Amino acid sequence: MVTRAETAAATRRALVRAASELLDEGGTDAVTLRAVGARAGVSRGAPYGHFENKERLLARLTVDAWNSLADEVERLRAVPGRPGSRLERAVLALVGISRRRPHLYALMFSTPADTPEAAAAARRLERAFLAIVADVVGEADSLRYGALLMSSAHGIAGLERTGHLAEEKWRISGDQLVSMLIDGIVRSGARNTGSARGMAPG
Amino acid sequence: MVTRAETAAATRRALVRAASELLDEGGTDAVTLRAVGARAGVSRGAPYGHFENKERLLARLTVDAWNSLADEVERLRAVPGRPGSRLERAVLALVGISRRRPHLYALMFSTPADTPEAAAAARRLERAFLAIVADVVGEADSLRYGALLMSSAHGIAGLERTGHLAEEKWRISGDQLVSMLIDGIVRSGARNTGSARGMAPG
DNA sequence: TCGTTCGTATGACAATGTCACACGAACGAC
DNA sequence: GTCGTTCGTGTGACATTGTCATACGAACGA
Repeated sequence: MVTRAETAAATRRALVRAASELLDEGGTDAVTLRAVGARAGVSRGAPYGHFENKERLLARLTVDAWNSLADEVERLRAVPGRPGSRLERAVLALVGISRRRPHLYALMFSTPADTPEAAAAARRLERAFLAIVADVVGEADSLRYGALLMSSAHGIAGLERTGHLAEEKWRISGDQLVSMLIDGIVRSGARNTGSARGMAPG
Repeated sequence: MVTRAETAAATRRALVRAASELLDEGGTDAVTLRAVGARAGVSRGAPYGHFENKERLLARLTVDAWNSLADEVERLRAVPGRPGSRLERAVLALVGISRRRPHLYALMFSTPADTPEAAAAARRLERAFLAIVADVVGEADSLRYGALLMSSAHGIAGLERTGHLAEEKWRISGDQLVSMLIDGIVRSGARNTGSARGMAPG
């Protein structure tokens, strides 16, 4: 027995899946509503029954990606080990999705989190990440170091993705850059515990 | 007297200028060959007499931007003052162009420097930037710190541009993040002069 | 002076996002 | 069980855009 709601939900899932695959395979240009419909087994106009327009469909992909990344970072919080190594893994998680799914990553950060759903997903990730940062530098400085690490991770991911961080040229890998940052922060945090105030105050 | 070569060169300049303006005003979507031609006072097909296709026209914009940024950083090298403050200004120059011309910046870093001209322009910027970095951390570590600062600057610029680094949320500005980085590097460089090896070795 | 060259204008075409409209089956009320 | 309704879907149509083929026309060189 197939209710109408069930088939509609299945179609919607198929559309999202098709768009996700097409994005990974050929970038944003390859995500055509006609191609999405074809891969999902429906016509070119069917997506408009589920998404206001193409932009909304792509926004759905980014929200899912934000949430999936938030899941990953939240799980990381429970991993045993030194806080510094957890933090390093969290930063590498951000860089990792850019490596595994570059087109999706570019899409995630090509636009502000303009829908409430996207904002909530982004907040989830930020909160999970900040908790891991706080375990290293303390609550008071978690925002500053969190912003710094997120920015750097984003930059490393971006430059890697476009080949501007080629290791032959800079003699250093993205992973090593992350290590530099983490070690510098851990060390500065260890130098003046108590106030937990490394580097320069704003 | 207007020779044919002169008018052609003028048209080409007008096309580049029109494309640049349209990019700043409305982003990549607004850069339509028809709109470019109209603003330049020629027809929609005229650009094909000067550029292989739309992509090449946009590539011209990015090469000019890379070179202009390289000029700026090269000039910075001669500014008197402490090396650390010069370095900070150089990093802020990278972030600055993203603030002044966000669409152009996004375009610059949306693609690898695939033409020889683009690669040369990018190399100019990197070389100028590395010289300023070397004045602070020494020649031996300039590559690692240069890569780190460029990545971080790129990330700050990117997150700022898409609103993901909103100051109300993170309680810190992009400029302050740059300060944190510079101060941390200057301080770690001062801590162990001689080997000039701050933070963790790769 | 005359044929050539080359920048430009125009027509045309395919691809794409989007809307209006029509069909048809699942659905709910009786 | 019947019937009008709802809603997901398919299809035709249109504007926009990148791109190419072709034609025109003025500057150029012999």
